[in-house]
Amino acid sequence: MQAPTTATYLPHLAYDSVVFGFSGDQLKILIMEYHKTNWFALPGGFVRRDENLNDAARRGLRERTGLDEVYLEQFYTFGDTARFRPGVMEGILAANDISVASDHWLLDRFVTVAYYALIDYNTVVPRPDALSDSINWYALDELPPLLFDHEEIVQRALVTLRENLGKKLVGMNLLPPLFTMKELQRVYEAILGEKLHRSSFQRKMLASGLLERREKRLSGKAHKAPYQYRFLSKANP
Amino acid sequence: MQAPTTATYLPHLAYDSVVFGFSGDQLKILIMEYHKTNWFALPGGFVRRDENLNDAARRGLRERTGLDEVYLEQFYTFGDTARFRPGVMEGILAANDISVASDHWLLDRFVTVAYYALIDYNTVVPRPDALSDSINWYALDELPPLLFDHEEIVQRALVTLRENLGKKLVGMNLLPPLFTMKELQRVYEAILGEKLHRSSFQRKMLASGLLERREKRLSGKAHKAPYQYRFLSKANP
DNA sequence: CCCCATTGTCGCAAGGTGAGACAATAATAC
DNA sequence: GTATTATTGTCTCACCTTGCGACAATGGGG
Repeated sequence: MQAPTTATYLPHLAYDSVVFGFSGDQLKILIMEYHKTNWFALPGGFVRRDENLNDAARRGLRERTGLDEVYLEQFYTFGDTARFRPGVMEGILAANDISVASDHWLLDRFVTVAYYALIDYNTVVPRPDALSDSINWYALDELPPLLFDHEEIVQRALVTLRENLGKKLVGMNLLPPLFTMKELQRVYEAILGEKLHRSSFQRKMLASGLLERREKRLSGKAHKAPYQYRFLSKANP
Repeated sequence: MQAPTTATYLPHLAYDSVVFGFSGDQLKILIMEYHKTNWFALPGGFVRRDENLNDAARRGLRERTGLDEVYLEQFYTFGDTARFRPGVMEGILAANDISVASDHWLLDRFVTVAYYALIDYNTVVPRPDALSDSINWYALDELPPLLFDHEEIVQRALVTLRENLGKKLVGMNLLPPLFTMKELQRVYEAILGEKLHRSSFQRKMLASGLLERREKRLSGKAHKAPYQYRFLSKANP
């Protein structure tokens, strides 16, 4: 296999994405496993020379998930020299039969711009890329050890998500188009890591003016059927 | 003069700082003027190969202001290809009698990590660097036209500052060690761009628990002398 | 010595939030 | 067909915060 060249990509610069999904009352993220190394990391990539930084992150997300119109937001750029671990990248390349010179740009220091995305878990079919065996969902408290500083990146993504949850009411981007109030509350509880009070939550959400109430559903549960809601303006940041 | 080389710096990567100060009831920022070009821009610089990204921004701030222990926070990374304007950097270099090849890294695309700083206006003695004639304070509504996308960077810095103002009560970093409640209110009003109610503001600030009240001052004003306050924990983000 | 602008504080009304209570209801059990 | 049960939509109450105005205190100017 051929190593990417600096004719196509900007050297020293990368992006990494923390892709959040919601399933089984838990917040999960996409983690990829590098070929034959048993090493796990956030999905990321490089920036083409003729490509906007934000477009690069969006392209990477599309390649990995098939999704395009998603909530995607840049939140921090990690640039410590301690991120630099030449042995790791060397191992990844070696496992894929890519040989590079010892002064190759891939083995040099990288600054990475981190993004987080919110997507509807059910619509994603994760697709491994050329270097990875798999890309799978992991609950936040069951992550495998991650390469580089990716665990710190995940933590900071979660902090940012919590802050934006109150500010922009972004929680809905993790749900399918139609959902119940209880499902929405579960999303909020998963993100914040704490139980919320049912009636206060319902009151607040309705007051936000961002929900449109639909007809009742009659799904086979043995109790009063809840309303279903839809979001007005599933827009981007 | 000698152009910086990629042996020392990472190519394609820069930082820019929006340095806020408060004077005359106005929010101001530091703008530098490039030598002999009449071009204005945010103070910024490059990242050394052996230097943490955040340390680079801090170093630049120290070189320009002489200050070290300041509130400095990264807020966004600008990476559009449209930022790239080879003619501008060429002009700056030419004005300083630096000649470079047409494929020199300084003339290529740059991604810039933007920071904002909050400093005590009175303690700063702005110092121009090798490429700049001057570095001066400008009120936000009296900025000269800025190079590249620096006006957008300023706007976004202001938005971030406003958001953090409520979240972290950072306003105090713009004041000298001792200040009155009225001065603090003026800072908040300048940042938010709106009048605040005196008694509510005072109550909120006192309730935050971050202020220590000192003895009265008797400065020669013809009215009741106000208390002075000091901040507990002028810490960094 | 009186005046006046400013300051510190208090009180009230309006609005938001936590917490519990109550009736409504859809499927299941009988 | 009727009772049961879990869940849902809504209401109420207490509490806290916030906007807004009022009031007394006070330090220098005239």
